Amino acid sequence: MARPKSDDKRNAILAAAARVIFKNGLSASTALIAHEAGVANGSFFTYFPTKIELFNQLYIELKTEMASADLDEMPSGIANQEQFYHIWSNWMHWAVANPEKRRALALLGVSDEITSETSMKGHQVMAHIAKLIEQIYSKGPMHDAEMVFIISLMNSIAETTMDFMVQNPEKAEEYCKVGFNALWRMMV
Amino acid sequence: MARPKSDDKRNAILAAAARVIFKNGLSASTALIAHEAGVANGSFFTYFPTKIELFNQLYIELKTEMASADLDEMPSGIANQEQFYHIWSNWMHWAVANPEKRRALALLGVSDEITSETSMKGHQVMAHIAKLIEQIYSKGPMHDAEMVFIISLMNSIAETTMDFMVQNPEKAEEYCKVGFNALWRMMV
Amino acid sequence: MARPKSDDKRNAILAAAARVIFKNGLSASTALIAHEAGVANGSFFTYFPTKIELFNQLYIELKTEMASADLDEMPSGIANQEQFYHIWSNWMHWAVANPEKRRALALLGVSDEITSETSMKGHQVMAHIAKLIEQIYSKGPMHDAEMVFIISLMNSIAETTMDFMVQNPEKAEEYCKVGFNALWRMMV
Amino acid sequence: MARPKSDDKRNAILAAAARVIFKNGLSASTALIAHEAGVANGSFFTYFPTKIELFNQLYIELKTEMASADLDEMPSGIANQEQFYHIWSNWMHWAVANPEKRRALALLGVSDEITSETSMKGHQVMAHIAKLIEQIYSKGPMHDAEMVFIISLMNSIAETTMDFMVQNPEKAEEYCKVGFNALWRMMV
DNA sequence: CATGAATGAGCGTTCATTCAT
DNA sequence: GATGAATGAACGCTCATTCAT
Repeated sequence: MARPKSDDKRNAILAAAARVIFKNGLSASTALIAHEAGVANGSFFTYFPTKIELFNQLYIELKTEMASADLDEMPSGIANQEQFYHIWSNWMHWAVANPEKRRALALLGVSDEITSETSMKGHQVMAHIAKLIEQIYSKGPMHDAEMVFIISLMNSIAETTMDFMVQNPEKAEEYCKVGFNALWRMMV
Repeated sequence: MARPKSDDKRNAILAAAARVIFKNGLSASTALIAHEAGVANGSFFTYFPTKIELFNQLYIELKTEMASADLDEMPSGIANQEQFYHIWSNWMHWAVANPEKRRALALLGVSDEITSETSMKGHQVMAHIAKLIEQIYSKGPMHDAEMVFIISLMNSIAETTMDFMVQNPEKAEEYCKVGFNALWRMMV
Repeated sequence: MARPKSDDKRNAILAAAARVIFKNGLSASTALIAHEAGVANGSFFTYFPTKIELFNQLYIELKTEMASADLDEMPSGIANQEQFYHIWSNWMHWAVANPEKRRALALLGVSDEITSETSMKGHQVMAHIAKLIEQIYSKGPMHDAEMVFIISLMNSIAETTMDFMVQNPEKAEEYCKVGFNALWRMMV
Repeated sequence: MARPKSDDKRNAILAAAARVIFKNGLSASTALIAHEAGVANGSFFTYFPTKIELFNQLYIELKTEMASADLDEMPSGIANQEQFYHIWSNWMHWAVANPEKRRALALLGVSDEITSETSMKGHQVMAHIAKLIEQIYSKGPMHDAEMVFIISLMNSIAETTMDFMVQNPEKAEEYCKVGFNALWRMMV
């Protein structure tokens, strides 16, 4: 095969998209994304058949990256609360360290161009967190509520916490803890 | 001229905008909004200098309406928790009764075309709730946290709760209560 | 109504289209047509919702013009053959005098972007000729053949005759007559 | 290199082009033609320097094929009229048997991408018919007209007849005869 | 030579905004 | 003030052609 499709280029486009979406929102043009990625206008469509496809793939990519960042250096043999805090902290710090990715993810999450299939894949990569949450809340006051609802509440608290951490980095650690405690109190 | 002749027309455009945004998202064209409002294409710009201005004014309008719905039939002489639940319930039910307005508000809220000034005005109209919240949380475990952070957490929980109520109307009451209890546990 | 849609502009676009199609074929861009018509890019779409619509309307316009040219200075009380020759001659000379329109018409005629509805309208404007033809061939050797087939044969002979007249103007009259006689012999 | 290695591939591309043009018109993309031919995108240009060149070569190829089909099973020692009808009939039936090729040929014939040189070559392959025609018409009423004009008239009648035969196969024989008789009457 | 990714000009159409009526 | 035609920049996407592998 002559000149195989390059993963580097695909990744460059995805990364460029996150950066450009950060600055311009989802209305960022494909031409701008291509330019930012250092490829020609038309090459965008060698890697993604439509702009919407790019959005969906980017969503999954970012969600996956975020989810895997959660597990970094996970210690074993610790209590649920500590385990969960470790994950939470990783999650929050990934967002602070990657503000463009986080904003892109947030915008994509509410966009109506993300298909339900993509949404579902997005949930799947958070399965390990979901498991943990289940153990935690099932013994607490919300044990009758639906799992999805709980997860969504957690997500919204997480998003808000991230926003404050990003906006005010020197208080980041404080927000991180306060957000976590709020969430914990909510569940147990 | 701070407010052109016909308030009727201005309101018609605002209402039309909410409806059209509900269906088509923020990319709805000014022409479509004008048409839906029953006015001419160009009249849009008699009432709003730019599309972005419309967005900002609509945001405030909707936020104000939502905030004032909270106080409906507020009984006096009741405990904080009951008072707060009354407000919460009004708030949630306004969303369920006005799904287009709620969706428009949600889309505008995350859009980057809402200025920070508008955002701040949006917070101000919730001042009465803020007061109440302050009394509640200041004695609880979050008493050291910043007020804005608490309010934002509350907002995000509220948004999530609304979404579930709108999507699944026959379980609306349940979500309403579960959401409230979660919030309450978080704060006290 | 403020600034009514101008027939002049519509006609300018149609005329420009014929000219540009003459030079560039049906792949002529809407931008070029608009430019040639002296209007802005986007104004094209004020007058024609799509390029295909323009094609269809232009087809009818040209066909109608051609058909009405046929009847110019039609003498009365003359024999069928003379009457028919008069029409034929008008037809041929309209083509010679309007080479761009004729070429545009020819290209549109074989394009698959002309709807069957448009085609039918195109036939209707030639109804007076059809009538005459019917009288002529119904007594001759082709009386059993279908009318549409006869008309199509006539058209194809006409097109060929025109082509030669346009290409070689000083022999135009000769081609005109030879073509007519060929057609006449075919039918009677 | 006048003819690159594989004639098979060249022919596959030509055949694919006819098929694809039949379905999509002359705007069919080179990529689609290549795909239909079972070769790679870029290989198209190993065999044809430009799309226009392909069009011209395809035109000649098809015209030649059609012309040679005319002589199939030509009986000897028969009268001019019978001989000519035999050719005519072969010609018409080739079109009915090869509708894609016929349509492609028709589209190419009116396209402005066929050079005059190609057109001339196209005429040359019909030389044997031309010879026959000459004998026929030179004694009839059109003896003064130019040969090319006669040939073109014949062609246009042939095209029309084919179209009706293709469109309405169960009446094909009838059209074939009526068309022939019309042509014959025209010439003798 | 075969392959298919890379390129960038070009297309039809949309739309916020302006302006003649 | 109200109207809706006029404007032209911009967009997502296609495609003939080139070129690295």
